[in-house]
Amino acid sequence: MTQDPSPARVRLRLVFSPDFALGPGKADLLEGIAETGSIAAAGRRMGMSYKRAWSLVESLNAAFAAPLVARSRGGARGGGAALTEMGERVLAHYRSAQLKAATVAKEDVESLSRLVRIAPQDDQAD
Amino acid sequence: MTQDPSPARVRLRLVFSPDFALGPGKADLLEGIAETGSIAAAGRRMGMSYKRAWSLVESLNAAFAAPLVARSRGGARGGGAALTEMGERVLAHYRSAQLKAATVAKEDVESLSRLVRIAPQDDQAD
DNA sequence: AGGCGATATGTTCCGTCAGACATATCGACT
DNA sequence: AGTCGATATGTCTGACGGAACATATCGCCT
Repeated sequence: MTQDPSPARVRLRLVFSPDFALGPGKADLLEGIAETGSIAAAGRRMGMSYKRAWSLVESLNAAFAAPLVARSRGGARGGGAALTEMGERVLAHYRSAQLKAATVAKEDVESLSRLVRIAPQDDQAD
Repeated sequence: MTQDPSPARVRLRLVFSPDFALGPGKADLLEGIAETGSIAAAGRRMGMSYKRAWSLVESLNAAFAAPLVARSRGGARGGGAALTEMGERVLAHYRSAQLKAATVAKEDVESLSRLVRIAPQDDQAD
């Protein structure tokens, strides 16, 4: 049985205001920071300039009631960054919403994938 | 009791390939064409230039196994456009996925909305 | 035959955004 | 004190995308 070649990626974007939205990019960055302990490393890992990663963190920290990322400068290993409790909660909620959405949308997405001209593919970008 | 001020809009974007994705923009355009019977009118209605609306239709028609929009030129009222059966199906599946996704994500989205700094709003843009 | 209104298509221009560079700053550790 | 590695910030420039403008084309109707 030829498994379905993973239909289409479902991207979820939560638009809170004209100025701020939370989508896959910021979510992945948060996850990267949690795992690497560094904004720069997280950015590099997803092929993003430090400046861009930093500005995303800025907007995230500004958008919520409390910062999502705690940053520290200097020190033995130069410094670093980590998710705050708020950061963990926000990321968890986003992932939860994303997972649920992808699950319930699966049927429709598969139907659509069967209607597209060329076979859908999947890379690990964005 | 103060009703929740509509948390955040949930935007669903289905990425079929690096070159083609189906999101709210194209879906709304399809809907507009179905209702107005014209690419130009649908475009105007959503504040989009005719050129842009036309190019979106082009990409939609190219991406699927059959055209989603049937176009006619000339004639009594100049011409027009309408959804094909394929167009109806694609739009229906997208709306279905969108609705289901928004429904199951509701809880998480509301939780997130409670964590944002300023009250989320909702305009009818994009 | 001429008009009308919509589709079809090209060109030009400009604002925005992202990437590339360049520094500055911080603080534990050697 | 000096090093190191990460955060913090500014400037500049090139690419991309969209808006504006300009036509061309089509075919029913008067």
